[in-house]
Amino acid sequence: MLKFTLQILAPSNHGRRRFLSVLESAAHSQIQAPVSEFPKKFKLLSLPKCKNISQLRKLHCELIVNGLISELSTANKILHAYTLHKDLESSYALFCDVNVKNSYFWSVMIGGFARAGEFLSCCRVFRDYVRSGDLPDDYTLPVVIKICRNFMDLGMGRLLHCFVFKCGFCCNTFVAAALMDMYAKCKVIGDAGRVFDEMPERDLVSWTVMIGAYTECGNPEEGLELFDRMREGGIVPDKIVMVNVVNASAKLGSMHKARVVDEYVKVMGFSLDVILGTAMIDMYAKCGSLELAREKFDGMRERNVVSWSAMIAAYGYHGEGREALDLFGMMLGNGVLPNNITFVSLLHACSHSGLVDKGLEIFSLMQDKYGVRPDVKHFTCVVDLFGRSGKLERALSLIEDMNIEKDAGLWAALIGACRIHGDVELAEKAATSLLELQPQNAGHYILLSNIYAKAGRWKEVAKVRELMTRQRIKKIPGWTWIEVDNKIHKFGVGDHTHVQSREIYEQLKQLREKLELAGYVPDTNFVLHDIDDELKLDILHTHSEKLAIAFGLIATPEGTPIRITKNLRVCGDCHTFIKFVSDHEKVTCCS
DNA sequence: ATAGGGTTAG
Repeated sequence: MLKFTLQILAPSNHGRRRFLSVLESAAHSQIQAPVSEFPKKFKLLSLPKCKNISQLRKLHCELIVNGLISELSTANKILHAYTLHKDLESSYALFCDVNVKNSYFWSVMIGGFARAGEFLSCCRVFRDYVRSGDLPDDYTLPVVIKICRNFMDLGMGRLLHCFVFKCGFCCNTFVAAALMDMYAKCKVIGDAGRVFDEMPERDLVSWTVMIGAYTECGNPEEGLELFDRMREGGIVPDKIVMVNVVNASAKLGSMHKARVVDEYVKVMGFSLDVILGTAMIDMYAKCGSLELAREKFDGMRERNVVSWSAMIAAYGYHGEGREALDLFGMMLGNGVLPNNITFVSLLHACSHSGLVDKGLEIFSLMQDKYGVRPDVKHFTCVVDLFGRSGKLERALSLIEDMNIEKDAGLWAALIGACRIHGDVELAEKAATSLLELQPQNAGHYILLSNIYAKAGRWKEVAKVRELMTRQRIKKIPGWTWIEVDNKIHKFGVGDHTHVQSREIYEQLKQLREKLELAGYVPDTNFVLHDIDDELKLDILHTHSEKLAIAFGLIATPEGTPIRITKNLRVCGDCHTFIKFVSDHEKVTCCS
């Protein structure tokens, strides 16, 4: 890819024209694009005398009257000051007045628009800059690359990357960090890694971005390894890199890691500010401890909407809908205004605790009292709310009546409800829409197949399987993790790679015999393959979650809660199996 | 003189 675009950007006029036209179309296409929030980073004013905008205007006037504004360095300072005060109108007017601009001048203007979230204007100024005959420099490039990140515009990002190469800026840590971040947001971790590997020198920010990139792209383990490597290389962590490490641990779901990271933050003497504290709440909640999450929440000196929402979400996915609602009440009592995400978390909490009426109440309250326009995620929660409680028709009519774009998650929620309540016809309808949106997602086919299987519709099961084969859709391998003695043990289906494999299978066999006596009947409907029943049983009995649980029983003392983590949905048979194990063995908690 | 990294859902 890189080579290809490099050719386009070869030092020919064609390359340059192509580059400009892409920039131009990017600028135009961004008229419709959503303006996401830009980090607010306020630096000290470069003109210390001007504490506020009126002082600045006065100074600007004085300079004009005295004929001093034509001095480029003076104009630069005023321009910068205007952008810091977010008075882009004045800064742009001044910018246009200056005929001979230097690169600093362009940079300040481009950065000013970027900081204010005025991406269209930012792109246009950047385009004019390139057109003026100057090549983008190492100061403007990070700003523009960041715009590509915010718009997830990978094409434009790659083009800029080629520019970086061509102009020899790839050794600049600012440029490289912006590139890595852009690639990570666009989910191409390989390219982010390549930029990182090629850097001759890396600073704290380079490492931070790369750690965050791994987490963003679903590989938190690698991110945490990188953190260790960073420290081995003698780089001293700061709070921001710790936030990234906390996020990685959250995604990993490892309670041991969570505690180690928490301890490390304490040892380093980092105080919990709003962001680090909130990240901690999220980490503990996702690693399975609602109590520790709440402890962090209670211990925070300052909390904002995000902190409250994180704690509400935590109660939600632990099935504590009432607690989530109580906390929401407390949040309002503290004068904190909820945002759209707070409501997603609340609705989610209600649907997972069967609080249908409360959920609907929240859905109205959100719109009527807080003026939050429901987006597709809110609708998905309400569909789930109706769906789980068996109100499939209401779920469907809600979907039919909504006038915003429907996404895969929405249809998946409806199918999920159909699965619970065995509504094959509606499931088919929803599946048509779902597969149209995501024809390559194996999970959707499997869900549909399971619904057919549950209804005994074997012909249709075969049809789904055939469809998958024809389109070369492969099932994503399922994995289950379990943490024992601070070590993560990972199992796949029929896995024999574990050192205690022999004991695990022996334990599983005994367990199965015991549970079958207690009434457990294996349900081979959840095996998708077209094979004979005995083989089906073999596969079913060695599902990764069963192996992990068997190992958990062997490796932990009596009475220890067993906590397993999966990448895919638990199959129906394993669900039943786990319930039996809970009744007859130790407490099993599944996440 | 100007530039890069941080929190909640999905």
